[in-house]
Amino acid sequence: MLTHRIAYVIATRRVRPDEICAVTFTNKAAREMRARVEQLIGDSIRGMWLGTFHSLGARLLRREGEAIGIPPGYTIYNEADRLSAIRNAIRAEGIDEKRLTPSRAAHAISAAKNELLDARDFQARVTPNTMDEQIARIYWAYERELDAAAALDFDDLLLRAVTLFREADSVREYYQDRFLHLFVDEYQDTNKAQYELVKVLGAKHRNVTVVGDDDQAVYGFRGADVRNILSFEHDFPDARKVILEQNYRSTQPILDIAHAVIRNNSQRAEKKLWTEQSIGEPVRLISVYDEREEALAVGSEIENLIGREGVTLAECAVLYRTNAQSRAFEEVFLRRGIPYQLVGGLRFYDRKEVKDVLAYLRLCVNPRDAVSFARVVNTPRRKIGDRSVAELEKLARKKGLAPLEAAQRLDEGDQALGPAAMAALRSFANLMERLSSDAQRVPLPVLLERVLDETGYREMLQDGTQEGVERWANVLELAGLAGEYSDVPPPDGLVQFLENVALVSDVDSMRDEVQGVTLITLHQVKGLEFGVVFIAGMEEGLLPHSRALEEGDAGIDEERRLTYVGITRARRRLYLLHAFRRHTYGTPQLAEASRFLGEIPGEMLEVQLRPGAPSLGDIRASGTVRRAIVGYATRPNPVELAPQRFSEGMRIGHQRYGEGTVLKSTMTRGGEELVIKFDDHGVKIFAVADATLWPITDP
DNA sequence: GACCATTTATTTTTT
DNA sequence: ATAAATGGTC
Repeated sequence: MLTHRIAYVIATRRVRPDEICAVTFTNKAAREMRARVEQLIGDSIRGMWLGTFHSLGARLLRREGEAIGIPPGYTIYNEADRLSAIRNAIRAEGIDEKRLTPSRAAHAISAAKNELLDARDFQARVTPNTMDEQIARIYWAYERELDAAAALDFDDLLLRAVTLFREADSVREYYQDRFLHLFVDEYQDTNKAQYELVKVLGAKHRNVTVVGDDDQAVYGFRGADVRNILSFEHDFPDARKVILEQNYRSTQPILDIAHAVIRNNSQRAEKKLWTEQSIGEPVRLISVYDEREEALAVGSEIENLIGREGVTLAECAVLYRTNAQSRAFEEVFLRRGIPYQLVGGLRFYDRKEVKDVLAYLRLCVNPRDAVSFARVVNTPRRKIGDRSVAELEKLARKKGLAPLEAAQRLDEGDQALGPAAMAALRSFANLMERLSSDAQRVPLPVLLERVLDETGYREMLQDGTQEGVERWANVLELAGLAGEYSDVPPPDGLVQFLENVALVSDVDSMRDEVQGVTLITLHQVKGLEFGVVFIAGMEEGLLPHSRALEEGDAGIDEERRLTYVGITRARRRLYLLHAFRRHTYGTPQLAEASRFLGEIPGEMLEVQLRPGAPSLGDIRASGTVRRAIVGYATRPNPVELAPQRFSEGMRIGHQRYGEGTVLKSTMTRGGEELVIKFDDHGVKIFAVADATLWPITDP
């Protein structure tokens, strides 16, 4: 949609690509848009600003940041770096880390930044004697940490871009003049900072096109606000609004299910999608025993589809609410030999060895980067222990220097450090100085090679162990990625590489050509589509997630939109799954079917019973889906179940936990399951078949 | 300062 | 279940 409009303005209105700025939700979407526009107009669109809000912000600040005191070599702190800087800030303020965890402070600060509140604004709004007061102190201290390290976090890439436009008139006017046309995709998920950027950039020429769907707003937790759609109509009153209800992706049965769910949301612009593909496979509901069986069911269904209908692996995707759910699928798919592609989860860039090497590279560009310094100062071991590092950091703080700078300028007066520690630090500082100057002169791959050799990192990894081999392989993979920057002259190649690394998302690194089932979260799947979609874990507490349930109706509505996003990813076939039992934190829990399943009229779903699957009686017993299966009550083959031996309120004994009371008894395909409250050991769940339990008859 | 055993938090979702 | 953080010992 946006793609065609961009191609249109270039082709017919003779707008040059460098007069256009287009914002997509992921870098992957940007890549695809670039390719499609170039194909449509048959020409390169070099010079066009195209990327995510964050990558465009980074680019802008790299170029123009000096106007507001941001050095061009600034480092982008990722999630982990930010946490570590916040931890330092909390310690510096003498606040108890147990009472106010770094992640909680990080969340509050991030929320503030997305609302365009800097430390001063935040402090001004704090109510005295609340947790916010401490957060305000941490916010200040954290900003000092970032400033000292010449670093920006993700939110700063937006916030500081807004600040830049506010404070540097000439910069603002240049970009306002330059961009004749502005395009924004997935507009419903913009936050205040992003909205402000759109508003400022579009203020002059007022050619702003945004595309969004209020039913697909699923990023409220990171400050996105659907009301930006309304603000847009307010700030650009001359805007023309086009509502699209025709859908070119899914079949009618799938769209009907989507509508059946989303219509339960309040506060939405009513629209009903339709398609010319009125005929389609029915949507299936699969009930399984636990997450393992869920994965097995998906696996065998995929194998069936491949065998019977010639479906390819790459056409299939498994969607879930939390990353932890991918585990069961990975285990089963590995064993059954089903190739898959996991999006997210344990990221490549989160591996220890990759982070270490990147930290060295980051230090070469920005010697003030304190997080990177702490990471590698003693890796490999250089006899610089925690004590010495702490002393050095103290010293650096006193002198107003970054730790590495302080290490470079150690003198005789710095008595707190022993002679051995001092020598070790000096030698490390010299090493980094040599590498930094190399960074200015040699291409990135050569620099990386020198880093690995001269720091002793290669030697450390190649220790002959299997683990060492795997880690080294990851380093080589990183080197391969760095190789793509060999033609960019130093030090720009290094800077671009690091920026890219900081801003790639998990979706960005998806490979379309990989033949495998895609495992992906419901959030990440936005904007993608697949022929066959499985939505796993449709259970209360998971989808909707228990944390969202705590937030009340607004939380549930967002979970419903998430479900809607999942459903509408499917082109031809859709499967909804729920389990009776699921492990959370390693402990088994009984699960109830999601309320969203109950919102779907029974005749729209085909209940698929697999051999050994729980009977209809079980599905009914779970309550919520009762409506969903009405039309299929006469289906054959209910499984014979053993009689229930325990009932609610019964007293029982257990050899390890003593006596307790039965809170709930459920029959599942695996037999009878009990929720028991023990007198001395809290609530536990047992399968009657596995545990030694006996009824107690009260005297 | 290294190494082990024990405890603790972690799971919402992400650029 | 599992990884990270903590604490104690050598």
